[in-house]
Amino acid sequence: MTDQAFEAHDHDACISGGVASVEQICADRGLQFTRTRQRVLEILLSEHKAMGAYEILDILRADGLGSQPPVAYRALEFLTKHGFAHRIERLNAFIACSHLEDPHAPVFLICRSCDRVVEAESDPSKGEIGRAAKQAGFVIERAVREAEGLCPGCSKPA
Amino acid sequence: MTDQAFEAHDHDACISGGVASVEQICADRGLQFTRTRQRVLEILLSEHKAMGAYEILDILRADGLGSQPPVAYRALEFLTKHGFAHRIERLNAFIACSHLEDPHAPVFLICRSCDRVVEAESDPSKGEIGRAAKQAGFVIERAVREAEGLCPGCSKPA
DNA sequence: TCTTGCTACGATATATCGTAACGACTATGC
DNA sequence: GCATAGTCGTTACGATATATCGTAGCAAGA
Repeated sequence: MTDQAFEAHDHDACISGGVASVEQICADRGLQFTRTRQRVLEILLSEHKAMGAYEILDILRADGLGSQPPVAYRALEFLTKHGFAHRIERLNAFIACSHLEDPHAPVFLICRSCDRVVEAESDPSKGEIGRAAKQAGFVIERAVREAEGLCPGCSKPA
Repeated sequence: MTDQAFEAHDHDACISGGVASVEQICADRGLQFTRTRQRVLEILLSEHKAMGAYEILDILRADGLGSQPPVAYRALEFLTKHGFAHRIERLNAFIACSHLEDPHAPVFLICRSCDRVVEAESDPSKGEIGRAAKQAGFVIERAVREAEGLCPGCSKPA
């Protein structure tokens, strides 16, 4: 259910695999995976933490790919709209998706100590939010579920 | 489990009752329920929707209670820290608590049409977030659970 | 009385996050 | 080719949030 970002793993594969998968999906769906969009995805994939739009923009600027906020926000909008990245509301920041396979309803675990973020999956229509909504006659269109705390590594005594 | 904000109710009682309850709790706990803090709570209670800090600040300014951002943010920090109000991450905005009774883990239902927000309750250690966290060995300190969609009134055909 | 510590308040300045609007370029389908 | 959708680059601005410094009031204790 969760991926392994809190544990050791082949991180280069995260990046190359992620980019290749998205490239393929875009080709299948007739989406334009432009240079800027690809670069933003790479930037997001380069860390298992959420990055602010301006932090991303700084890197784009260094790469000569655009230096004004709308450049970053447009690429992020594309990526989030198509499920290749997610916005972390709690942090006003973005992270690459780690469950590209299917339409999904992510749950995020945010470590306040090392800043790493893990994406887990589960159906929001079940569970507490769904129950609360049903009781109130509320139709859910989007659910934000983000937990903040300590990851296994950071909660261990030093 | 949910309160009645999506339905008709005696709204004056929401305000006066809310202020009185918080006043009592502050007295019990030795907290200073100052004029600005009380006014901000009243402002939040005056609507069942989330309000931005600057919207609140505009009202404070009109009341002669302070006109600079920190005035509003400090009052909001007090109210949220002690559980008298909550921050809605999805909206970068704040709402009065409607479950003052006990320590709690709120779930919010946000109507994108009429902007009303309802606070429901449930234990985050159970359910999907808790399950995901347990599986990852993650220690939850705070959980954000916000659903966006349509309330009963707004989802009915016109 | 004087000092100390604490909490709250006021004000300035700045950091951070996000979008509206416009004109130019480019990919794609006809 | 040509029309049109989509994309890009830039300017300007709006919205949200915090850092920092200084002050006022109050209570405890020397």
